[in-house]
Amino acid sequence: MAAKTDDSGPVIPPAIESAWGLRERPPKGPRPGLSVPTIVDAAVRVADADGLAAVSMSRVAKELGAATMALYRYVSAKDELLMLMVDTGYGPSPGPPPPEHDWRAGLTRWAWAEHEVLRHRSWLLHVPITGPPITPQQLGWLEDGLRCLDATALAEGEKMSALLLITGYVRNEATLTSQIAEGSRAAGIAPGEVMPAYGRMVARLIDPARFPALHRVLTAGVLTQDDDPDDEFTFGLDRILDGIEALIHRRAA
Amino acid sequence: MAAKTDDSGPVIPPAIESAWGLRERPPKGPRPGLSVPTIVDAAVRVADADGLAAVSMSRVAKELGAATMALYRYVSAKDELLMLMVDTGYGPSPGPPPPEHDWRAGLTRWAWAEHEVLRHRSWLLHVPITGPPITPQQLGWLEDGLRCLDATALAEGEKMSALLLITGYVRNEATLTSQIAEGSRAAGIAPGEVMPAYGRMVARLIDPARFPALHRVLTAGVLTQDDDPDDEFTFGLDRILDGIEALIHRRAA
DNA sequence: GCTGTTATGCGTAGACCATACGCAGAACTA
DNA sequence: TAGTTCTGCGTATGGTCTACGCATAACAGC
Repeated sequence: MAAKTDDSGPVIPPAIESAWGLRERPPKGPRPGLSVPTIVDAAVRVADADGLAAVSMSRVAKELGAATMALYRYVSAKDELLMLMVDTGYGPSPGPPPPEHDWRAGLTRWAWAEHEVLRHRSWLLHVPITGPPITPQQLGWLEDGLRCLDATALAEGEKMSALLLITGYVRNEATLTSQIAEGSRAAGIAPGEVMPAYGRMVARLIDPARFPALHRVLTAGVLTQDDDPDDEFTFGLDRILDGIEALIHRRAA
Repeated sequence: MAAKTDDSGPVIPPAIESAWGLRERPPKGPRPGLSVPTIVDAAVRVADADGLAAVSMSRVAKELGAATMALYRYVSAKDELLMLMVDTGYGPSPGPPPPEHDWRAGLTRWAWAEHEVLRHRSWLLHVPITGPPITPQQLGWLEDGLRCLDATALAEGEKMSALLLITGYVRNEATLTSQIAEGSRAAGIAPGEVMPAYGRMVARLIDPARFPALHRVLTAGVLTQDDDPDDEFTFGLDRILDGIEALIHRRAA
């Protein structure tokens, strides 16, 4: 029940203060040899090169020519580093939608932009998410997504839900795609062979009497053929946008 | 280029053979004191009680009164144990849709069933997925989902894509909900206070000029009010089903 | 310029973790 | 009964994160 004199509103965790650049350096003491952005950049470099599993405090420190424990002067725990990595890993949002775009074109662009980021930074998918977006870049993405829906008659809460739906879809699709890529690397087979091999394995395991619908899918050759992943992505995205469109029409009526 | 004499089709990894009960015990040697299902059950018990992070090989062994290394006679690596945990953690699928259900009611039931499982076994969300579903229970869920779409005119590949869309959504929604729950436990605040606190924090961080759309969402009180999570779930699910419905109508025409 | 304060770099060490390896002994076959 | 094979599990290795404490560098005030 200590009467803490905190008139500054809700407490902001140090990790988030770091991300927003709100931490001012105390004037005393030796000059820091490192900085939070330097450390985060090094960690991102490691993740880009060798995946998220390679990001250990010692590895990042080695990347910087510093000692492991030196990092803890800048970052209170590894989780904090991960959070900052996500922020810089996503990078700046694609910007507000061009004026000639309607909401659908805008959100399509928005979704593809995230898709693109996740495609060549798949380690972002492996960082355990610990809460709603709060870092600057992430809120930037959110802002740009909301702007796409500015002209619609959706309620504010519905806009948020719609965006949540889309990001969730993009992340999910990216997760599946990157799993196939990682699986092919692990098994040492060509990326185009992963799904066919999967299909053959399922075919061997299931009893057609117990799994008739699944059997039908297999005999239709759905898993055997090697689809363009971009088509798959477009398909799901269009379904979701169709669903949102139906709601927008209803609200506009 | 070794001429491996393997006429049994694709190689099935040991983990999957375990899951399908295809591993026959050799007749020699001492009788095993443990079994794969016993170990998996113990691991699930630990995860239910203390979360996935508590599932270490030594902890599971302790649960069974066995030595750590004893487990490795039944499971080749921890990843294999995790895979088997997911299979039994999901449990049996909800079964084929009742005859009076159309595709939409069937899939709604299907989605809620998964939602229910993930709600009280949120550790399932933290198990890193390593590939497409291949274990018996998971294929059972897939089968039941496909059956809901039996009577529609969708192509087999479209049925799969539709189900993927729905599971992805369910998992995503469950992830967000469980994050809020974990966040409230970690921060020691009431679950209903998490989103309002988040909203206040965002409000403090963002500049309304730089984030106008987001600012509008905040002033609309979207994050402040404490929604029923089930309503949120229903909203997204209905959007996705609307999107699938649009496609079904197009295919039926 | 000197002194006190404060922050930095980082070495050490502790508490975990997964798992490779090898050995004693049990249960079967011949 | 001898040989084979598999089980249980002790030991050890190399990895993880991070709490703690010490020497030192840089500033503030006198």
